[in-house]
Amino acid sequence: MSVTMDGTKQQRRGNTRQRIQDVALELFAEQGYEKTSLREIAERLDVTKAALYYHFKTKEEILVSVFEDLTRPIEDLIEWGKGQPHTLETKQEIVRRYHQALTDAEPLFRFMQENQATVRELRIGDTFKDRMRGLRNIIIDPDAALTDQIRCISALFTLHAGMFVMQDVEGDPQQKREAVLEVAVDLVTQAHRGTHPA
Amino acid sequence: MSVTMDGTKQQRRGNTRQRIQDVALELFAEQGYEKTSLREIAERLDVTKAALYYHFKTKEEILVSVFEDLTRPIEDLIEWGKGQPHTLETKQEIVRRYHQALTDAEPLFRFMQENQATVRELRIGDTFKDRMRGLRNIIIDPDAALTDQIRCISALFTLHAGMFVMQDVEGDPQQKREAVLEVAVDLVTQAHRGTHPA
Amino acid sequence: MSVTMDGTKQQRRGNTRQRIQDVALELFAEQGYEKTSLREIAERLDVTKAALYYHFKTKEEILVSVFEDLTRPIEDLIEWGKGQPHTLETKQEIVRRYHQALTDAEPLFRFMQENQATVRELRIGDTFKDRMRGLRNIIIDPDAALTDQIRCISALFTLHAGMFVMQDVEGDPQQKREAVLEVAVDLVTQAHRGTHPA
Amino acid sequence: MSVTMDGTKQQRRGNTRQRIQDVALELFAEQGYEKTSLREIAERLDVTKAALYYHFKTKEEILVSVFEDLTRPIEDLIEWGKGQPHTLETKQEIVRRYHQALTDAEPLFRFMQENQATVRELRIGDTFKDRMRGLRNIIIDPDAALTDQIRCISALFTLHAGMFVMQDVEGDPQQKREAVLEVAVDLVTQAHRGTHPA
DNA sequence: TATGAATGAGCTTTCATTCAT
DNA sequence: CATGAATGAAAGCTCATTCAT
Repeated sequence: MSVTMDGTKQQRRGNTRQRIQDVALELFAEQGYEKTSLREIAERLDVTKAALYYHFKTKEEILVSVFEDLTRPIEDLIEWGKGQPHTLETKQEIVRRYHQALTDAEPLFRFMQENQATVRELRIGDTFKDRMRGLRNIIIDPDAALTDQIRCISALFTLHAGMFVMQDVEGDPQQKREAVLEVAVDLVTQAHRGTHPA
Repeated sequence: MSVTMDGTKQQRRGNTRQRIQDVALELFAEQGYEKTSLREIAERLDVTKAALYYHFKTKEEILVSVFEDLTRPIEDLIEWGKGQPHTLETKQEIVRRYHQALTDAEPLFRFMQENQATVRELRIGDTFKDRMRGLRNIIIDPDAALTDQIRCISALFTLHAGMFVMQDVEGDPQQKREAVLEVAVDLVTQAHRGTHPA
Repeated sequence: MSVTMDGTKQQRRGNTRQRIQDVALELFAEQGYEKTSLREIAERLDVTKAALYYHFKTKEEILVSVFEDLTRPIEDLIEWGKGQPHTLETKQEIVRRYHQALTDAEPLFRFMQENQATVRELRIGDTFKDRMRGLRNIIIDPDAALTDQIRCISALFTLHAGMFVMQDVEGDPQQKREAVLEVAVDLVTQAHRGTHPA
Repeated sequence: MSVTMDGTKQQRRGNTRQRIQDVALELFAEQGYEKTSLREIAERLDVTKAALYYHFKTKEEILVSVFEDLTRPIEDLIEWGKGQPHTLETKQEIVRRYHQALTDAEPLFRFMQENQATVRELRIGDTFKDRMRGLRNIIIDPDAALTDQIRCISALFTLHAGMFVMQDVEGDPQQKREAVLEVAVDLVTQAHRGTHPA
């Protein structure tokens, strides 16, 4: 059991499940899924491996639960987008909100980005692919030129990459985030204008 | 051991090293680095695990050797770019040649893309980061607006993503590749024009 | 928790102990003792593992209690047999009643038959061995020929085996049971006649 | 590595596979399959658990290999029996030879007898059942009375039981074995005579 | 009369690696 | 140029059991 500096046992009141999710995500994002062992997670939490299995049936289930909890906003976003007319404004709003969603759950998406091979084999892989397809269907016009379709995909990828790769570009993080968003919005706008000339 | 239909052992004429690299890359790209075991590689080649160790000191070294062999063109490209004036034409040429290099070594770059977490911890991680930085230094003007810098990075990412993610966009592969290139070139061009108005 | 169709909790009126025994025996007989986990038993009953420990001190104790409850008739039978003269009629009656006892507690005896290695290490192992010895002492004449002693043991084993192995012999179950009994009685009779010629 | 009393390392010349089989069978027979861990087997042999996995793919495979090696004679016996006319002499010979086969591979059959629940779930379960059926088909006349059919099955069971249960019957082991065989032969003979009256 | 939360010991299995031959 | 045989470390997972509530 966890012992604080004054020697008393830490109360855990039933937040252990949440703590497992937090630590797991942190380690998964830091080292990758396969390189993170349950032993490591347990040690950080000062519980035994078996305790993890009280709360989750498998290692994969820990990840799935984190994924489901943190990607609900994106699910909602897609639902919202489906109900809107596919105007330029909608598309821009999608990009903006998606950018926000990525920012809010940054560690998870860094993990997804950096562990694609792993994710692909896991249960969340398909779910995620479906989501991305859903997003694309909203911002891409099916009869747009190939280049314009790619501009839209590129916009999404710019948002993704923006989260992590830009780390070694100099500049204020907040400003960088805004610039990333601007470029993405611009790409979607170009694509829309290409297909629907004024 | 591999036995042909007439019962004789297959000739391998000292190309085993090459065959190991080929199979390893194939499996790494398909399943990820950690999920690919040396046993698996050895079995596919019909040799023992120990044989792998005759040709390579460690598992990581197999990957390193593949990486070094296949990314030499990119190293050369950067060397070439450094010696050129940073004109729009140079930048466009860099994007074009980089696109070609990615296409030529597709499996390796798919692997790099999908196993970033793993690659980061490995020896090739730093090398790769350096290369990317090298490329960026050529196509990015240091005094460009933040958005234009990001457009350049986005161009590179579009090329990367273009290789793999576009798979489930419909269209002729060759055409798609060209469209991807066009978008990337366009991004770099926009960035350049933004910084050097006619 | 178990919830009936009208949403009320199932009444269990303090029969949980009995239900544990029932389910445990069922699973032990079906899958073996070691392969049956307390989790499994608890899940089937829709209680927690800890609940099992309220009613029984250990896993072994569950088995012991089942064994004791279900083998009392056999204990009584031996007691009765000991008080009888060791005539042919007594022996035949023992065989008949033992057969009946086995039939009445079939799952338990199938379990005993199929998990001898486990039972041997458990507390009930010795008890059971003692019982068998008790039975043998009644139907075997100590000065009988070795073959006749074996015929008696064989009679008991025929009864045991009859319960389970005969499953894949075709025929009406009831008839098969009677035939098994007949063969066992016959063996004991032969043994008796061999030792006490008319 | 194994160290002898004079401190020299023991040569193992490639008999390790055999030694694994021997020790495994010994422990399986002594304690049961599930209660015998690979750690235990490895320790007795003074090798690591991983060494076991060099020679066998799984724990079950160790058992399977032992089973296959040791029951070949019985397979042969059945093959032989199938080719013979189903006379009384053949049946008696089958019983005799089966008795011999059981004696030769006693530990394996004690294991099978005492771990039926386990064996049933394992790959060898079906194989064994098939063998027993094969044997029965030879010694049982399909148009025999139910009791006579049971006598034949009882004969086989007497042989099985004879191996292990008779341990606590007093008498010279060799003599006991012969008596067991006699009873079994007698049962088959009675069954035959019941169906084919002189 | 039970549950929620956890533990410690152990399991089977896999892996990268080594080395004498 | 390669194999056969093995190792040490670790992994994911399960189990019987405990105990405060």
